[in-house]
Amino acid sequence: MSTHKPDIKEILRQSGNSITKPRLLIFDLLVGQEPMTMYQLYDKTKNQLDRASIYRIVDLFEKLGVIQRISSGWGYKIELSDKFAEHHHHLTCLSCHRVTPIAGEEMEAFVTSLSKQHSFRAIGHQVEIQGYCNDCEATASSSVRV
Amino acid sequence: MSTHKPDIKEILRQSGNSITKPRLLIFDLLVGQEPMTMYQLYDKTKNQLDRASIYRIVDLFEKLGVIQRISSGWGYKIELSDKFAEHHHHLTCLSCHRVTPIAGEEMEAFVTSLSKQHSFRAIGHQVEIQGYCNDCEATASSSVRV
DNA sequence: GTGAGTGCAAAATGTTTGCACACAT
DNA sequence: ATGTGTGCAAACATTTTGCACTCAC
Repeated sequence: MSTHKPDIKEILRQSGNSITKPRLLIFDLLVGQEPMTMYQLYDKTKNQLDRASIYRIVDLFEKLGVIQRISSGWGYKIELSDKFAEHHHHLTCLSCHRVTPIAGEEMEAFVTSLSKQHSFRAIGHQVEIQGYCNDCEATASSSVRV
Repeated sequence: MSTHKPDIKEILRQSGNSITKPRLLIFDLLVGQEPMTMYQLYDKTKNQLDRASIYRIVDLFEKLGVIQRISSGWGYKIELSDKFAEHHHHLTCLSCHRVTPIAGEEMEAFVTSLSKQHSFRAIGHQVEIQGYCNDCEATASSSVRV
């Protein structure tokens, strides 16, 4: 719970963008949440915002490095970027579709050495692990197959 | 270079699906290629196939475990699955968008231990590393920023 | 007051579906 | 011969764009 996170208003101001209600709302809806799809985000706005605006804001936030997209099955989900949360990776449950963030310091070192072997200058990386979470595994025997 | 790969015709036959020209064509277009988008795949068919058919075939192939989707920026790309190529991961160049497969035995062990820590039964995993490949890095100083 | 940001409506893009015909078995 | 697979066209979902109005500065 470090309070050392950057301030969204500050980021907007310093990048020459206006601080508007829609932008703050989107930000608030993402804070402390698990990664969500565009539709889920739209849903959370309860018709306070237009879809187009949400796409534009998400776009802006991505350019500013406020949020990041992560792959989720066929599509993607968005979440606050590493600026606002520790860098981490994800466990995606194939049954309940919950995305669990996991910290992984060791992973970083691993990626670094891997990149060196391939003369590749790594900027970012994502690790996605699919499987079954503890809860679903427990009820797996009686659960319905999809 | 093991010749121990399964046969697409055999897979189709054994799963009770017909062996058709469109299916064989799609398979052929994927063999030995880097991951490609649906559009790229469609493009390669040179109007020999309908878009809808391609989606249906890709769908079928995914269910049969013949191909797999990997995330690529906002969307996804498809490639032959580990059945037809060694299990591997990807380096995605942010400049030329080339996707380079990398083998990574160590990664597997890492994922396993990580999963254990979280009481998560891992089924599959994907590692994506973004950065700049050797070629692009060389010309980076003179290249155009996007 | 003025320009950036938003909502609205419409367009563009990507994907899915229903149906009649064609092909694999 | 017969039932699966395909092409076609239309529906649907997702994302983008143009424009007039509104709000932040």
